[in-house]
Amino acid sequence: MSKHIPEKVSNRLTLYHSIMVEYIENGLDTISSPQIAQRLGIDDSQVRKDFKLLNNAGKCRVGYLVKDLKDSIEKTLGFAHAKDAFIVGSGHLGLALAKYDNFNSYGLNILALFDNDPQKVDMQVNNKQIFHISKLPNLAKRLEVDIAILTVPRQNAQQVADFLINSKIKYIWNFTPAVLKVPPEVKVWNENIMGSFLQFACKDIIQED
Amino acid sequence: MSKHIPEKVSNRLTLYHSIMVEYIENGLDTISSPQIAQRLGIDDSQVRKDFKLLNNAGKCRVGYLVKDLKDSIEKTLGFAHAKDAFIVGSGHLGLALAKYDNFNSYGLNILALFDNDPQKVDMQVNNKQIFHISKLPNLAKRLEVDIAILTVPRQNAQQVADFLINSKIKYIWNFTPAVLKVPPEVKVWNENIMGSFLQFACKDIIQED
DNA sequence: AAATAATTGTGAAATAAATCACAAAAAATA
DNA sequence: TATTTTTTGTGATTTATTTCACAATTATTT
Repeated sequence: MSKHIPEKVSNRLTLYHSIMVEYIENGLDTISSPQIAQRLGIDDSQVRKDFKLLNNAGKCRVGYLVKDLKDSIEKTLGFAHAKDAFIVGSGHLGLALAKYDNFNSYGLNILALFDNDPQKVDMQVNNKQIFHISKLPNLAKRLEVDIAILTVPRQNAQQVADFLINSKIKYIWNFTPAVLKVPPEVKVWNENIMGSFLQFACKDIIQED
Repeated sequence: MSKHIPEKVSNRLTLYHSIMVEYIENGLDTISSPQIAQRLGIDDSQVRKDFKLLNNAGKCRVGYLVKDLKDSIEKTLGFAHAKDAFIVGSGHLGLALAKYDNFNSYGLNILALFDNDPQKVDMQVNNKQIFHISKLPNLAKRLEVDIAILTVPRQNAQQVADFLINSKIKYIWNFTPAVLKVPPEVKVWNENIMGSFLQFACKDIIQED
């Protein structure tokens, strides 16, 4: 099925997923669209339309089965297919991500970290080794890894990205504020942390008419 | 002016901003909408419409002045108004954010960190002190801080959020995967790191028809 | 000086997303 | 059993966003 999930929908699905995890922890079996909508401050019909996309039917007057919803969200978002990735840049952000065990439960498997600082090389973080960046091309080939999480300083971002592209990396999850130049076959996802903050700030904090 | 900047626009503005920084570093004075559009894989008329929103006129056959654009983006996104914030949770993510000096240049001023681990209390990170969480209410009041960056483990997220709300925190930038329950006067921005990844993954990596 | 090419600015059209409104279903209550 | 209430599912409407198309402008070339 070539069902295309729009970005906004998949973002909501992850929020629904968190709520399902919470409901399961609290031993609740069912949930209704108004309950979810109120929690997220959105319209309840939107929740139902999103669930329709998952082919997940609810029951009138009862709601949806929490367990079923959680499963279909995971299936739809591809949590099931584990994907291997490297973290490139073992600064604080890289290390934080390496320790972020949520990745694992969401199907992203960090195999190793890389850095160019000899001091860091051979350290272990959360059972993952830090390698010198020069080892990346070989390891990527041998382990068939084509996803890199880029957490180097902005100044080095493009140069390191070029190196990754030469190493046949096809997907770059870019945590640096640089806007990378890449060939069309390489996909970049800009995490843009400051961007999120500014959206937050613009919408709600500033506002002087 | 009560010009409302939609989320999608402000997200693009931050990307434009990064490109402007890069152009300035490379000594380039002007930039055209097709140049930017190609870089970001979007339509060039959209770039122009975004700039229109900034009241930033370009010059036919030449483009826009990079410096002017950077300034108006900063003015529009409120980079100029420094805002003070606390980081709550001094785990790896909290520490990484404390060291992320970009915050500062974008107008977000981290004053201090908090944790409940006595081992961490009184440590210094990037010239910012880690305080015991019990000190937060007083410091928030004295320093008039109403923004908190929440980086505690998911299990503690709601409980800590409740504590923050009692301490008169009004804006929570939530890096945990928990969906927080808050009263209407408190604004939450969910960073949802995994969400971004899954959007990335759904759009480009999976895709088995 | 005229022709050419690149670029802006913007209305119109197309696409996408969110909200509304309500019939149908089914649990709870009287 | 009949009535009430809650909730789903969805077509219609509205709103927002993106793309298209092109006139107007202006630097560059001939």
